Amino acid sequence: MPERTFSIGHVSSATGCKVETIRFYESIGLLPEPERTEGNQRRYLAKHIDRLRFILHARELGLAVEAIRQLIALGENPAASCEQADEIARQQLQLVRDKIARLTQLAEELERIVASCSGERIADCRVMEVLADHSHCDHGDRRGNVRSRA
Amino acid sequence: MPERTFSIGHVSSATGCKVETIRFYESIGLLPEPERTEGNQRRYLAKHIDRLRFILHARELGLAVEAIRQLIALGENPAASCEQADEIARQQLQLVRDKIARLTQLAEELERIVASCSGERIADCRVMEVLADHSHCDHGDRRGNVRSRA
DNA sequence: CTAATTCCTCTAGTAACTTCAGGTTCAAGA
DNA sequence: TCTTGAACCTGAAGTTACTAGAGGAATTAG
Repeated sequence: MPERTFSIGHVSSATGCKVETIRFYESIGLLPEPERTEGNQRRYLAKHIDRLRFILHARELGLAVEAIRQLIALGENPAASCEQADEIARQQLQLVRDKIARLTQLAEELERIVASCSGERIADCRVMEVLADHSHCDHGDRRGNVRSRA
Repeated sequence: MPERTFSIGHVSSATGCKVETIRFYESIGLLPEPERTEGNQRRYLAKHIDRLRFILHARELGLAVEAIRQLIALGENPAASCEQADEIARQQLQLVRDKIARLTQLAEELERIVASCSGERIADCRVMEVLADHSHCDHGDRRGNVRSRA
């Protein structure tokens, strides 16, 4: 008997992933191309839904698409070493920890800025003053670019 | 006597901001258009460098370009209320705190994943298993989209 | 059978830049 | 003064991970 199939809309509501995003994941090769109906509409199998859930969860954990791609490649090869998958997770963990450390510093600096507001007019406002001069900061690292985003 | 001027390269090395980024900030209206030489090259004044430093510092703090634009508009009007600038800083602080909270959860989950690795082959690897199934998580929130990025 | 819903492709837009191609100007040394 | 080579110019396209919209075709409920 033929396996049960699902429309893209069904997959969407089953996973909480938008229809457009499902098509997008297919377009960048994270999801395999499903069969189509005679009228050219996608019909998914249960395995596609599993794969999509994997992707969504990994994204939620902050893994980049590229990392997920590697993980999927590993998964396709059940005899592959587990170490590589573990390594990817470890790298992510490090990235997340770094972000937390950075954001914690930023929060502290913003707290100081907010606390220092006392003036009435902009001209007396410490917020503007502190923003205008990096040297007011504790951590005086003057890095090259500003890519230090959260 | 005419004020001292600086080439874009000079401004770049004085601030640590890439030349292209300086031009980009001008194109989106964060930096005013400087005078030009006869040969069409930009010549900046000290005030431009101050403005750029303000922008860079605010970006480092995680402020969106739009927020910086508002701050600059406030700054152009020295009689404006300080409260608005303070409010922008407060909003940023809240955003940063939210991000930290979210990332802390992610870090915990990744720690569990990494700690659970024991298999030798992918087929036995807990990393893949846990990634594949969201229900392994403590916080079982199954949100609609995956925009929960750092 | 028809109308409403869902689906299709393709293009463009988002943030905040970076990179590239192809050409021009400037400044310093010979 | 001339000549290089570094620095500069513009405009377009690339980056990440999607989202949104146009315009049209397929499916499905009644």
